[in-house]
Amino acid sequence: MKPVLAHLTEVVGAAFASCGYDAALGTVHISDRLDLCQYQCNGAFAGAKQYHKAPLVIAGEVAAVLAENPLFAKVEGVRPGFINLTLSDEAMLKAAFELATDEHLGIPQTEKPETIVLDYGGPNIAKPLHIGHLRPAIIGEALKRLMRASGCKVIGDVHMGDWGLPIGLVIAELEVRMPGYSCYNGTYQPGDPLPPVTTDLLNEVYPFASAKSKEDKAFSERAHAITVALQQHEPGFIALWQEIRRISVEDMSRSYKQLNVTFDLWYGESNSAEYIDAALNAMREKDILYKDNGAMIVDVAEDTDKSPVPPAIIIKTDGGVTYQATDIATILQRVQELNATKIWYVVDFRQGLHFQQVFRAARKAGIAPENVELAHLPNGTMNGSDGKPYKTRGGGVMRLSDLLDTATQAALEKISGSSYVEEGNHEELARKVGMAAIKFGDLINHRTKDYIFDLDKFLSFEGKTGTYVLYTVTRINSILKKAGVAYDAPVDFRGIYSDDERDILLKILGTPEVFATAVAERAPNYLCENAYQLAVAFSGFYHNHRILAETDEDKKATWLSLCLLVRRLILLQMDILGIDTVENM
RNA sequence: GCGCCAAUAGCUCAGCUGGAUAGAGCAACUGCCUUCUAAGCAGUAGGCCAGGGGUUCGAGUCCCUUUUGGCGCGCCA
Repeated sequence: MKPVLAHLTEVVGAAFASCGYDAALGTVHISDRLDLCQYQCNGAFAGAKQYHKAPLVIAGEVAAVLAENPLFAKVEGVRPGFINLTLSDEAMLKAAFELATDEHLGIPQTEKPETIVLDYGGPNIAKPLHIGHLRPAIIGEALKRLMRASGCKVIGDVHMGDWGLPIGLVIAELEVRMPGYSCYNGTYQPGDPLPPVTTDLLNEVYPFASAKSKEDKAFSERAHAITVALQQHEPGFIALWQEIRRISVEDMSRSYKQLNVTFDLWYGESNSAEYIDAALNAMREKDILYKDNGAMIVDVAEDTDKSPVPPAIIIKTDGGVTYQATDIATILQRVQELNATKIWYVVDFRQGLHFQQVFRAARKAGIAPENVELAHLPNGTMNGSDGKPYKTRGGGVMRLSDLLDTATQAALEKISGSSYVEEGNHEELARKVGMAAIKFGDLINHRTKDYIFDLDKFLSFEGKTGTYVLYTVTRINSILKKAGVAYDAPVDFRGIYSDDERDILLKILGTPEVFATAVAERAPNYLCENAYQLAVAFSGFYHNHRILAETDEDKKATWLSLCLLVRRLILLQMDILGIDTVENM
């Protein structure tokens, strides 16, 4: 089915055309003046310029044509040139029925099948997840679900940082703390014991080693040497690295699982290792790889650059591969192995230059064909009140698991006062409510913008929050259950009795267009906002009407249908956002 | 220094190809629970949309400029 706005735009465009004007002038959007009309078209203003006519005249002509259409209850061309549209009740009910029975519940489907590789998460196995990993993870998850719901094939890849200097630093420090193992000195044989690494140890070692390397030159050199040896598959380091990676993945999986963030591929930089040679060969074939100051680089500057774009460094002076190299090799892998037609990266905006370099190098080397889209979908950062990336009071970074646990705990306290929750369900319910609070609180912000992180706000459970949306759903659930209506029952719209139904239907009918906007901008916040708007519309209706007590059977059937459809649309959007809803709370 | 991004109510944020009266939430103040879950609803108050210039019939939105803040700029990832 076509979103109502798209349909109206077609109808109004045709009316413009039939009056002799450009059909493109017919763009319709939701009215800014809901007291006057439901939808409006401002095309007469642009038309006035184009055709040297008064906007009001054009608006009047077009409105006269549209007034013949039974789609509308009211069409007006008003000063200074707006075209105001209000749907007929019949049209609203018909559109609502079509939406409710649409196989995709109104989500516009892509015309051509795409295979999107979505790179999000980006954790480093040398260090625990911190709150900086929250946004790319949940935004990426939402985009994955959104694009799938739109008909694309999407492959989510966590793409861990597991092949760079941080791992070398960790191993170098382990060598100091737990010496004597064969894995360090090149004598490792399969089955040899490895140092007993634990999650807690890993969490502590990296920051320590990172600081140490800045002061201890010998240590730093050792870490670099280990990194290079690892990249050259030295068996002892590979064995230890695999162990570290296993432990780290186990740890990060817990947080991702709590957040409903799942990946199809648990690849890392290391998984592109076998493509590095092929990528280097591609660059050599195009004769773009050359030595400069000891490193192997590719120039990616272009004449139109406003500021100098430094070259992509592929091989470091010490022989190690950079993450620019692994990212380029990964593009090759994704094109060849996964048949990607689009490769999207949900990564912090601060890596914009990196991706510009990588994309240009991949294009120049012919690794990324023209028909493969490469896009960095930058996400903003969670900042403290000082405007800089959030730090705890102690100046450190907050662990992601701490944030998730804090939210779950706060939810648990809130739930313990509820009479609707059965004993034994508290833990799982608290996780859902807590995660809804965090995820909604984050996703409501536009993907590309920084926002100020306020823990208390995330835990407030009031107002424009995930909790509010969940709560609204539980109220709907309660009504439907008491009315004996199954959640998957067919809708039965019988009429419109006041503006209360029209208001809520207007929100319902606007939802498909919201999906289109979210896809176009690749931004989940529109779904958050819309789910909230639906909940607000329903809450208002809920307080104005006693649905269960209604004695007029037609009204009651219609109202219960509104419950069903609002519920389905909220659940659909929450599911795409990766937010679990709950039965009771 | 060069480049990118931002600046909207006390706070945190929306504001869709430029259009009618700039919207939410929090905080403040008023009402509303023997009636479908008050984690709610209804209402009041709060704005020279950072400053200045320009384009336009019309600017929070586009252009220029100043200020303030954030970020990036060759071997970390």
